[in-house]
Amino acid sequence: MERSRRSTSADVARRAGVSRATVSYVLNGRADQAIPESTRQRVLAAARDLSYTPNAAARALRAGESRLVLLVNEGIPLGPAMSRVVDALTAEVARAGRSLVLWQSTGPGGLGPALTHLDPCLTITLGSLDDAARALLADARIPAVDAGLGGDLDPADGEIPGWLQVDHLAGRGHRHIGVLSTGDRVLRRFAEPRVAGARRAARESGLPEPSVAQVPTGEALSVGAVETVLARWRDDPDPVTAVACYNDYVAAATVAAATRMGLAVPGDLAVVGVDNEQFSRYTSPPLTTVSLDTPAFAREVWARAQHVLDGLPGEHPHDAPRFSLVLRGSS
Amino acid sequence: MERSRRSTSADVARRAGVSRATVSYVLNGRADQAIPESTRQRVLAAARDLSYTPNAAARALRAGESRLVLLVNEGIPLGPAMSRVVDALTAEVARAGRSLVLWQSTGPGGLGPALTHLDPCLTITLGSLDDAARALLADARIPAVDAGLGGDLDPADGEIPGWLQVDHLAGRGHRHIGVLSTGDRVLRRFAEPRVAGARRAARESGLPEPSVAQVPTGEALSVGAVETVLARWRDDPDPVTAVACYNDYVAAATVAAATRMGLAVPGDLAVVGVDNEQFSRYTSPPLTTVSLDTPAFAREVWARAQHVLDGLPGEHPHDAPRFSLVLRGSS
DNA sequence: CTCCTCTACTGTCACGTGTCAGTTGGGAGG
DNA sequence: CCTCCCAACTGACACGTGACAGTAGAGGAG
Repeated sequence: MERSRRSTSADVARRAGVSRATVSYVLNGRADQAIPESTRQRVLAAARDLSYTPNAAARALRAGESRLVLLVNEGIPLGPAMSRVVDALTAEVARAGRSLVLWQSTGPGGLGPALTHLDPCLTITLGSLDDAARALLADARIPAVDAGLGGDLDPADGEIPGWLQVDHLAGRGHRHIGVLSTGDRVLRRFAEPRVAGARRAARESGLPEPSVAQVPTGEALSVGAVETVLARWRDDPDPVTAVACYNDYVAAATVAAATRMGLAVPGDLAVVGVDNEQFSRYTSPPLTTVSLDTPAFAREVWARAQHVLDGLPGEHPHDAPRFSLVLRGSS
Repeated sequence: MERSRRSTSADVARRAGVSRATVSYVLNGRADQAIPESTRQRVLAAARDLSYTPNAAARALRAGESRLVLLVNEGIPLGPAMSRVVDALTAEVARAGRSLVLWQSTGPGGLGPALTHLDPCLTITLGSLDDAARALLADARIPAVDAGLGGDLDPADGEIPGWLQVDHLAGRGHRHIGVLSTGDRVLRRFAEPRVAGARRAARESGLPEPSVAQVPTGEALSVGAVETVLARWRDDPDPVTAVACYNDYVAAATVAAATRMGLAVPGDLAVVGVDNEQFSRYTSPPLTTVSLDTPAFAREVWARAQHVLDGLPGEHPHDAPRFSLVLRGSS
C-alpha cells in the first residue's frame, strides 16, 4: 500500500463529471465564463473532497513566471530588528497575492545553486549582491530590487542614522564626539555613510571633527576592544564625551566597557546606538538609539518592487527611510 | 526592443547543432550515454554563450518534486541565535544538493498562500505547526520534519536547558531558585518543558520546589514586570537567590531589574539565561547562559530530514540536542 | 554481400496547469 | 421546419524539462 498520489485537477474533473477546463475556470473564478451555480458547487465539492492543491511548479511553468519573491541576505547577521523588516515585507508581499521567502547564507556556496531549485519573479536584496550573484540574476532574467538601507538609491539615505545620532548629542551640549564604526567588509556599505552623516551633523552644528574608530562586529565584537578605544579617547587632550555607535550591539558593548572603566553613563560618557533592538531596553542604563519605521520602510520597498514587476518604465519615486531617535537613559 | 527572452535548452540545442536530448545528457552529465568530447564541448560552449539556466519550475514538474526545502517559522521571533541555526541548516541542505529557504510570518495569512506559489519537497518546522497548517501539508503530500527543540520527538529534549540552569545553580550552593518563564502562547511548548527540567534538577539535587513565575516575552517584556516578580521573591520568608530565565532577553531584563532594585548580581541574585545571544556578553555583568551546539543540531535535524526524503521506513535514531553551560559573570 | 554490434545521436512522451478556439444542445424567432 | 444565437461546456495546445525507446550509419566478422 503505497502512499496515495497527490490529486490533480484531472482527478477533480473526473469526480465532478466535467472537463479539466471547467475545473480550471471554476477554481480560478473566471468571470468571463458562464458556469451555472450547480456545476460550480459540484466542482468545488469535488476539489474539497480530494483536498486538491494546485501544483505550484506546473502553474509557474504555464504562467511563465512564479509568484514568488526571494529576499536575499548574504552575510548580514539577521537580528530581531532585521527580522521585523522581513515580517513586514512578508505581510506586504502576501497582500499582493505573492509570497516572500528568505534565502540567507553566511558561508560559501552562494546564490547560484539556490536559483536552480527556485525561480522567483523578483529578488529583493538587503545588503547588496556581489557581482557574481548579480550576473546570475541577470542571466536568469530575474529583476533585483535593493532595499536601499545602504544608500544605494540615494546616498543621503545611508547618512541619516549617523546624522540623527550626532545631531542629538550636539543638542545635549557634547562637543567632542566619538564615532564607533565597524571594520566589517560586508557592513562597510552601511557603516561608511553613517560616518559621513555623523561628520555632516558635526559640521552643521559647528562642532569639531568627530573622532572615528573601528571595532569588529558580530561574534568578534568584544568589550575589551571597545575599552581600548575608549581609553584612547578619554586620554585625549580634548576628551570624547559622547559616542555614536554603529549599532545597538556596539552600543551595549560600549556601555559595558565604560562601566568596567568606572565611567558613568551618560554622566561621563553618553552612548547612542542604532536599530532599537529589543535588548536595548534591558541594558543599564537602557540605550538611546535610532529606530527605523519598519512598516513604512517595507511599504516603500514593496512599492518599488511592484513598479519593477509591472514592467513600468523609469524609477519609482523613492522616499527616504524614516528613522527616529528613541530617547532612553544612555544619553 | 523588448527585453530578450530567457534561453532554454532548445536554444542551446539549436546553437550547438544537436538535439535537445543531447543537451540534456551533456548538462546533466549522464554517464550511461556515449557523448564524444567534441560534442560535449560544443554543447557546453553553447550553454555558456547563451548563459543558459535551467527552468526550475519545469524541472520540478518533470521530476515530480522540487529540490527545495522550506523552513517554516510561525510566530517565533528570529533572533541571532535562531539565525545561526538557519545558517547552519542552509549549509547542510546545500551540501545535499538541495536548497533551503525560510518562510516566516508573525501576522495572519498563514502558510496556505505560500504553498500555492511554492512546492517544497519537505518542510522543517522550528516551532510546531497549528493543525490547519499541518492538514495543508498533509493534503499536498509534503512531509514535515520537526526540528525538535520543543521536545516533540523526545520530551526529555525540551527539559535540558532548564535542567542545566538549575543543576548549575544548585552546584553554586543556591537553595531557593526562581524560574522566570514566559506566558506566551506560541512559546509554551518550549517554556513548559524547561520548567519541568528545572523542577527535576531541583528534586535531584535535594532542593525545595522552585518558585515559578511568568513574564511576557518579545516586545512586551519590560524591566518593570520583572521587578514586580523579583520584589515578591525577595520578600519571601525564604528568599530566592538565583533565577533561571526563559531566555537571554528575560535574563537581561532580570539583571536590569535587579540593578534598579539595588540587588548585586550575582552577589544578591544569580541569573542564568538560555540561547547565548550575542548581546549577553555586553550586559553588566555578562550573562551566564545555556548554549546550543548549533552545527551539531543542524546536522541532526538534516539527518532526520534525509531519512524522510529517502522514504526510509521508521524513525531516524534521534540524538538529543547538545546544550552546554556558558559560564560568565551573572552566576 | 549479409548480419550483427556499437556509437552517437534523435523523436517523442509525460509532468499539471491555464487558456483559446471550438462544439454541442436547446430555446427563441421567423 | 429551418435558422440563429447563446449558454455551457470540451479538446487540444503550450510552457521547459528529463528520460526512454528507437534509429541511422559505420565498422567488423563470417
